[in-house]
Amino acid sequence: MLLIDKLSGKPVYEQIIEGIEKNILMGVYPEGSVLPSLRELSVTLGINPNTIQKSYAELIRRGVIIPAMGSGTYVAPDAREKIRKAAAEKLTLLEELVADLALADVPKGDVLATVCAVYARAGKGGAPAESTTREGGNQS
Amino acid sequence: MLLIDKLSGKPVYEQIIEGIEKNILMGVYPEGSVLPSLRELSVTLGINPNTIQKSYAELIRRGVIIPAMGSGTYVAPDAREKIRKAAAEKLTLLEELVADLALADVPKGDVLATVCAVYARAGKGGAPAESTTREGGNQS
DNA sequence: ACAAGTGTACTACCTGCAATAGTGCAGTTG
DNA sequence: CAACTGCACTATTGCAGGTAGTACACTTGT
Repeated sequence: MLLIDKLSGKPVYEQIIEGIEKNILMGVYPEGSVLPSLRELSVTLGINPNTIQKSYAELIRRGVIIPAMGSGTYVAPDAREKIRKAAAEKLTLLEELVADLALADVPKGDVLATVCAVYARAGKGGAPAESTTREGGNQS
Repeated sequence: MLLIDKLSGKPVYEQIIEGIEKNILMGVYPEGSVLPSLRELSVTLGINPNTIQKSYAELIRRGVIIPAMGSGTYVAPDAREKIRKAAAEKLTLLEELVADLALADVPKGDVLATVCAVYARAGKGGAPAESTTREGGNQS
């Protein structure tokens, strides 16, 4: 999929990074599968190949995807695991945001309700499932 | 106070905006009081007057502070109210952030715990207090 | 062996934003 | 009237995001 909004103010290369990570988490790009090539994605999204490459480079640095010269770029076998670990560190961002809300007297109940609503929508009740860890484990 | 970190990557003028709003909410700059003048703040923070002015201009646009030619710039009588309303719209940001966390299988419990911890630290249990609305209501 | 497709690595350039620097004007206050 | 205030404008610097184009090394399939 990967929808890019050039007018969002958010850098395109960041949108691509997040989009790919999201797709990996959702199973659109299973672990071990090949990602679209730089040039292919560039054409699909109507974006310069260099911008795509910048996104890929960052994901490679994070160990989420693995490049193979001449062959393509693959989703790392432990991609989900790495993305999850990184996401857990986002709790710091959450703290800052909530601190702002608290200072502005946004009722605690409103915040909790919002959180619950989102989790309900996402269909993830509480403990992280142990059944989501394997479903695309086939390399070439 | 107003602490500015030029190395944080965050634009200085935004830091000033947030800092002033925070000070207004905390009562450092009571509603109706005079803010430091452009030139004074510029010297205090060691920042160009134009940058300060940019921050003030944005706060004026939001109706949080009110300029008076030759006299100074004052905190609007309903400044807290306006800041709170704007903050309430940050719940959208919260939704997006939490959606990310949920997608990455961060346990709902962790998120809720973080929220509660922040609110406990801020000392704001639940309903917004009615005692915080008046403490500096004196104009010249 | 070859062609096509892949990732990689450059350089150059354009654009917009943040910030600085400096000047001048208009209004209020004492 | 002098000193202070906010306001407005121009010019310049530096940086980040993004585009454009080229060249190279490698793998794969025929």
